Order: sequence, then structure tokens, then C-alpha cells
Amino acid sequence: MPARASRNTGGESKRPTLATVARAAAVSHQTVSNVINAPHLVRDETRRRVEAVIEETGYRPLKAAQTLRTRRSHLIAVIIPAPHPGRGELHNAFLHAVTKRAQRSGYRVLLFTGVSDSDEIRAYRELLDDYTLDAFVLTGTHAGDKRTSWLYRRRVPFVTFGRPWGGPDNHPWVDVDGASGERAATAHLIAAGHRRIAFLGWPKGSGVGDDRCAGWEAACREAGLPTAGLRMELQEDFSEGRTACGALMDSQDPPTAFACVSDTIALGAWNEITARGRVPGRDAAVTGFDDTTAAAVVGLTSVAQPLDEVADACLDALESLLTTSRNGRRRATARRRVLLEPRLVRRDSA
Amino acid sequence: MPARASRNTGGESKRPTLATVARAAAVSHQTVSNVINAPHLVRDETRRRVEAVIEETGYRPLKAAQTLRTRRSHLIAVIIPAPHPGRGELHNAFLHAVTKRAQRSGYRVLLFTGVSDSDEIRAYRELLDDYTLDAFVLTGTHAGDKRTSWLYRRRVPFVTFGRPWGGPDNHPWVDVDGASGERAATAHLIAAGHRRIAFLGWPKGSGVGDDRCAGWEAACREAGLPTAGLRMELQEDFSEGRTACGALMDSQDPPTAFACVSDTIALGAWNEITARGRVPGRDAAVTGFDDTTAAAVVGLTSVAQPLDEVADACLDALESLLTTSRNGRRRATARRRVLLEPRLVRRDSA
DNA sequence: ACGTCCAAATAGATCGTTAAAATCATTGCT
DNA sequence: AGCAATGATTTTAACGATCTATTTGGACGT
Repeated sequence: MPARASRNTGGESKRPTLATVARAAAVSHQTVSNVINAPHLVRDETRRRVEAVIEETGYRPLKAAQTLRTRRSHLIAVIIPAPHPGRGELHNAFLHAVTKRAQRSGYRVLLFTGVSDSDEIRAYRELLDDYTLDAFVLTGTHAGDKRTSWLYRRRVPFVTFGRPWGGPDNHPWVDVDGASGERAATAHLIAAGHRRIAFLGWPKGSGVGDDRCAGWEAACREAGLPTAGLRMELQEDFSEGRTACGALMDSQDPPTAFACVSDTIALGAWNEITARGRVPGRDAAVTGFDDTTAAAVVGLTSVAQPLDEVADACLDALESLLTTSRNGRRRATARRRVLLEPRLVRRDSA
Repeated sequence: MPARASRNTGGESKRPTLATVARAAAVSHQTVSNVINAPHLVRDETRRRVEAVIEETGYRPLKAAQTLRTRRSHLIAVIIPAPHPGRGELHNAFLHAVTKRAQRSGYRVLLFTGVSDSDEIRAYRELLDDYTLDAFVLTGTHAGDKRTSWLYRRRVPFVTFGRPWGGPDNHPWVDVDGASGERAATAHLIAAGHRRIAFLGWPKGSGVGDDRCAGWEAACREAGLPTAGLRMELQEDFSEGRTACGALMDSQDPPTAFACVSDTIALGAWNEITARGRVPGRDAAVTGFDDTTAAAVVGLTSVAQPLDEVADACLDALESLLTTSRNGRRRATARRRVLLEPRLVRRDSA
């Protein structure tokens, strides 16, 4: 009858829990919890005693239990887009920067894929429902983006790498000033003496593409240079860049420089120039955008995006959203709209 | 006094739980659980009724609660290495492939960073302790890898993209046959008529590098071609490739072809050849490894790794580890050692 | 009629944490 | 002394699943 109740004695090597620590420190488990989450509620002496036991046992709270109770997982979802030639590198660097910065704030990055907006939204729902995700980082925003409105409607904390581009500006975003970057690149070409500068861009209607184009246009206008008939609309494709460059060089009043909307297209132009036995930078100048390894390899002048800063700003914004939505203490409200300056990397091609 | 106890009536829009579903289907919560996890225990009619309610309410089990109880998070950790020129693209593609494949099996990918083996191990511990991670995918295995032994000792399920390279072969791994790839590239050079083929490789001692070198050596030996004095040991760096290529071309018995251990080095060689006014592929041949965008852009023949297959094999292995460790039903044991064939992508440079 | 066996379903305990309420001790004030 | 206000700590209840019994109700054999 005196059924000596389960006494968990002996050298137990199991994971320490709040209860374990509490027993060892001769306090209640809640006091231990308070030491961690609300130290001001605990007497100094007690706190020190508990902290010592925590240190000694190596106790760490179990995320699953915390999440169940608090509805916060300390997980942030970031999409990993399908590999596209020339873009993988950029995204990898961004992911790394985000992961590193998130880690510093006690968050982890969860990856997911999705081929379309609606596909991605399906993923959001699953991630929110199943994994209790805290926030999202979106990339590749575009006009009429269904994802941002969906998330906004559900009051899900999120930030985008990319401006709303005409959509409602009701969420924090971080972006790189493409116009400024392209303007710098164009100004660099002008300073090198070029007077007829083509812009190899994407079809009108893409926010990013039009923005960069505007930079080229502004630089030319300010210097009193022509732009008419010098803007080409191409797909993001190496051979399109090459063809367009060739066509322009064969025209009757050929440009001497090519400011390009991306490295991929710029490399196409670079290749065409080289194939004609000309030397990029001496006979014809080219600039790209994104500062990829390929650009570095062939010596292509390009505009580099400050990805570490972008990641930092993204997580600043998220932290701000996440902390203010629960308690009102930390009101270190981060800027909701961040536009960062890119950097021109000069190489042989211009 | 008859305090009509909390009756959660009315249009409650809260997340459905097991209890909600159970009430609606007029069964116990455990029966609902059984419908999901052990349908054979439930009578057909009951099962259908419960399934209907699940469908209707959109019920989905909460991961945090499952994890707390079962000690499985359905989370797989993959490292994201610090961006290194020329490697980011490869890793991005791998990450994407892993994420996609994991999603199909009900798993999610968690990212983490770490600059050294010991740093990474610290991260393992945190991830395991805090987030109850199910498994790890490691990349960049090397001789004397502390990470694999640490994980093995703790019986943590993991798979590596990369062979143990001399370390204990006690864990599942997936790799691409570098020797075979380099042999194919070299054979291609030989078929094109080259009789003196240099190998621009990494310093001896790296498993991956030596493996690829062995492929070049074998191909040369079989064709009766010389290798003595033709192997260079370089750092993974563009300019090193360029310098080495130039030095060899200036030697008294210069090679006509350069089989390179990586695209980065190959692009260096390619650049040196171009800079001398020669045309790669016509005057001197070059091959690389990894089929990066940069290689595609300049027309560099390269060896492509089948990353989708690698990811698939990695997750097959993990699934096998994760299912057999709990229940013995699914014994569809995946191969523990998978060596995949790379593919030679022929372009202008060779 | 009675016990046995099996399938189907249920009840209750449990995982580790935090939130809210209750207890206990101390201090301050009139 | 009495009694409120404050502080420190403990107790009790969730959170939403799964796991481990235990109960229920037929079918069956003797």
C-alpha cells in the first residue's frame, strides 16, 4: 500500500526540464520560469541560486512546449525560389545574411518553395497553421502581388525585400535603390567619355526594371545625352543580351556603351563585343547589375546590392513587428520603409 | 449559482483542435487521433464520419503539440555556408532541391550557419535541444570531420552530401563521382586530339580534389598520355587559375588543354587564354567543374552535378533512418551509400 | 448461462512550458 | 494592534496533441 511513488532517483542523464531545475534549486518550477522570463519578479538571492542550477545542468527551454503555450515558434519563413540562371548566387547570399542575422535575435529560418503566388499562399497557410510561424520574408514583389494582401489581411507579420511597386504600401519593406545604382553606372560611363549610351533592359511594366531604367534616363538627361531609340526591352536571358547588343552595334548610329539591367544581359553584350574581336572597356563599354561571380570573372563593371544591410533591415523590421505586437516595452520601432544605396564595382568593362 | 459553465457556443472562428472535431463528430478525441494516425483501429463508418468533419472544419494537427509529445518536429536542418564566389549558385540549387523533396515527405528545412566544425557542432546541439530537430543534412565533408563523429556518437540521424573521405564510413552519404566526371572531361579533350593535358587542381589532401584529379590521371594513363609535371596545385581562386595557366603556356613544352578542378579556376584559365588573343576551344581547350552560370555564359565546357538526384537520395536515406528508428513497418531501406554520375556539358571551350 | 476473446471506442495521464490566481510573509500606516 | 499594500513564491490550469490503460458490447464456444 505505501507504494513508494515513482521516485526518479539516481544518475538520471535525461534532458533537464523546468521541474528538474526547480527541484535542484528547491523552488517551484514557475519561479525558474520567472528567472528566465521575468527576472524582476524574483528576489536576487533566489535568482542567483536558480541561475547557478541552470548553468550547471545546462537547462534550455524546449521550443515545442513554449510554442504550444505562447503561440510563437521563433521561426521565420523565407522562400527559396526555383534556381534561375544568374540569380541563385544572389539569393544564396541573401539567405545566408538573413539566417545569420536571425540567429543573432534568437530566430531560425525555415525554407519553403512555391512556383506561383497562389502556390506560395497555400504554403503560408500550411506553415502558419502547422508550424505556428512567427513571420515571413518575401522576395520578388510585383504589381498586384496577391501574397502581400493575403498576409496583410490575416495580420501576419511580414516584410518584403522589394517595394510594393504600385500595390498598397501598408507593410514594411526593404529595397535597394535601383535607379540610383543605374544612374551611378551611367554617370560612370559618361565620365569615361561616352556620349551615346544604350540601355538593355526588361520589358516595361516590371517595377524593378523600370526603376533601373529611370536611373539611366535621368543620368542621360542631366548630361544632355539622347535616350530615344536607345532603350531595348529584353527577356532576362544571356543570348537576348547578345543579340540586342549586336543589332545596336550594326545600326547606323551605334552606341558606344551599354548600361544593362542585369549581369546576365550584360554578359551577353560583353560576349558579343568580345566575339567581334573588340575589347570591352576599350572599344565598347558595358555595365551590369548584381555583381555576380560571372561578372567578376570576366571583369564586368556592375552594381552590387548590399545584401547584408538588406537582411539586417528586414530583421529589424520584423523584430519591431514581433515585439510590439505582444508587449509594449521595446518600442525601438524600426523604419518601415528602407531604401538602400547600391555600390558601383568598377572593373575593366567600363 | 447555476453558473451556466463556459459554453463555447456561437460562431467560433478559432482554430479547430482534436476536441473540436471530436465534439462535432460525436466521438472521443482519441478516435479522431486514431483516424489520422491508425485508421485500421477505427470502424469504417466512424472513420468516414470523422473524416468528413475533418475535411469540413479544415482541421490540421498542430506541430508544436505533436512535437512536444512525440519528440519529432518534422524539421530537417541544412547548413547554409558563408557565400563563397562561385559556390553560392550550387548550394542554392541544392537547397532548393532539398526543400522541395522534403516538402513532399512532410518535412521542412531549417537553415543554420556556422563558420567552423566546432561552431557547427554548437549549432547542432542548440537545434537538437531547442527545436527537437529530426535530422541533419551535411555538406562539405572532409578528412577528420568532427561533425560526423559527433552526430554519430549521439545517434542523431543524418546524411552527408559528400563521402567520408577516409573517415569512418558508418553513416549514409550521397556523392557525385568526381573522378568519373573529370575522366569524362579529359576523355573528351583526348577525343578532340589533345595529347598534352594539364590538370589545374587543388592542393593534395582534399578528398574532392584528389578524387577529381584521379579521373584526369586515369584517362591520361589509359590513353598513354603523360601526367608528370602537369598537375598544378592551386587555391580555389580565379586569379590563381589564370596565373597557373599562363605559366604553363609559357613553359617549354606547353599543354594544349587544361582540365580544371572547378569552374572558378577554369574561368581563370579561360581568361588567360582570351587575354593572349587566343580562342578557347580552338587554340587551347579548357574544362571546368560544376556547370555554373558563369561557365554557361562564356561557353565553358563543364561537368554538371545532378543536384536534384543528390537531394532525392539524401532524403530517401533520411526517411529510411527516421521511419525505421520508430516503427518497423516501412522497411523500404534506402541505399546507404549513393554515388551518382555527373554529366559533361559540352560548350565551345573544349 | 457463463466466461473468453476481439474489435471499437473512451478516459485519463502526460509531454514542458507560461499565464493567472492564490498563498504567505513583510512592510507601512493610522 | 489592525489592516491594507506590496513583494515573493507557489499552486492550479491550460495549450493540443499522443500514449497507456480501461471500458463496452458483441460473437462464440462449451
